[in-house]
Amino acid sequence: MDDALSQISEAFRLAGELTGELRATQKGPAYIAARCHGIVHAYNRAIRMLERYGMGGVAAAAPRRLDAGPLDTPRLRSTDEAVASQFLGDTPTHLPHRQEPFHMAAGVLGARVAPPHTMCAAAGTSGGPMRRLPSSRSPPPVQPRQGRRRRESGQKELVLVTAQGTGNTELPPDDGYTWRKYGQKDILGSRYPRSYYRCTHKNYYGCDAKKKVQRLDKDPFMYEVTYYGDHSCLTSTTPLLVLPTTSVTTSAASSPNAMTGANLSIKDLPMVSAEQMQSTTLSTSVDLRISSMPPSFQGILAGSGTRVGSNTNARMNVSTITKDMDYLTLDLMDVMFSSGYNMDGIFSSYD
DNA sequence: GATATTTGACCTGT
DNA sequence: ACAGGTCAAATATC
Repeated sequence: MDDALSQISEAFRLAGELTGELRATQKGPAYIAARCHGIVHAYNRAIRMLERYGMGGVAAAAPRRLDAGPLDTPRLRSTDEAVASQFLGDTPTHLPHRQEPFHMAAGVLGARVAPPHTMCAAAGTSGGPMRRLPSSRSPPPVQPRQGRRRRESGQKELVLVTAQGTGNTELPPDDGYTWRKYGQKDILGSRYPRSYYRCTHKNYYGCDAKKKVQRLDKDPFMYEVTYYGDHSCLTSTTPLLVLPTTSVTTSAASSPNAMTGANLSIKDLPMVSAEQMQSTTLSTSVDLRISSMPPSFQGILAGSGTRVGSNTNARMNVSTITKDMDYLTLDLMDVMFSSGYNMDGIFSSYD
């Protein structure tokens, strides 16, 4: 197990290195692509190791909260899609439906690596505990408060997120951003209360991103997270790591930031069901500025099934990479060698 | 002191 | 009137 975690740490380290290099120097797209590929390679090695250990190991590896109850036994869970169907019921609208069970983007061109102090940040996990003594609060203000407006029905994105793999499903899912909880309500017909969060950086950057988290009655291992607004506190729209989700975009123009994660610590890695591990290739999503690459690279990526749109950012679903990984690797290396690119040091830490 | 959560009260849309 | 979203005082932790 340690070797798998070591691989994950290695991937994190490489991603951090790459981010630093991107800031410091102008690296060519070939170099960046190779580095990205190396990071993906490290993740895939970890994934293979984890597959050998079985999924119980993932949960076992994660630290438990000290106040957590008895460790939950690993359980098989329905796929995200099944849960989503359950959640959506017979909703006739077939909204965009993602099938990305273990969605990672690492070492991304233009991605940000969160500062160390935020690497373990999780919604609702920081700050103090909690039970409040009988209130002796002052009487309510006489003057009615102004400016309290219900959220406009604008852009939002609905995401189903698995509970964190800590053996304690009461931990809200960590999506990489730092959130401050500002409310909780018991919702009619729901067994679990709904929590309301806003971006921690609201005061500093005027970031208006919000989310509400609702634990599902039918599957307490799942949370329905609804995001509102974009994170203006982060300049990048590119995720570094994203939790396994089944996402339902509820507006025509979904927020590019809404479900992205900028950081993730190993302890926050979610528990992924054995079904997910076995029935699907663990999928890594890598955003690449493909249009900035030489035509030869674009051709390779397009040939690998990568969608290359008009946008400068195209998402590469690495379930495709996994299938064609060796070919893609060879093609990329071939182009790089052919172009006279110096490969020294790029794959030095890999097989 | 800064920053976090808790939670009752308040506000708003239906 | 009701349900849901937000505010903000109280309180806890670092």
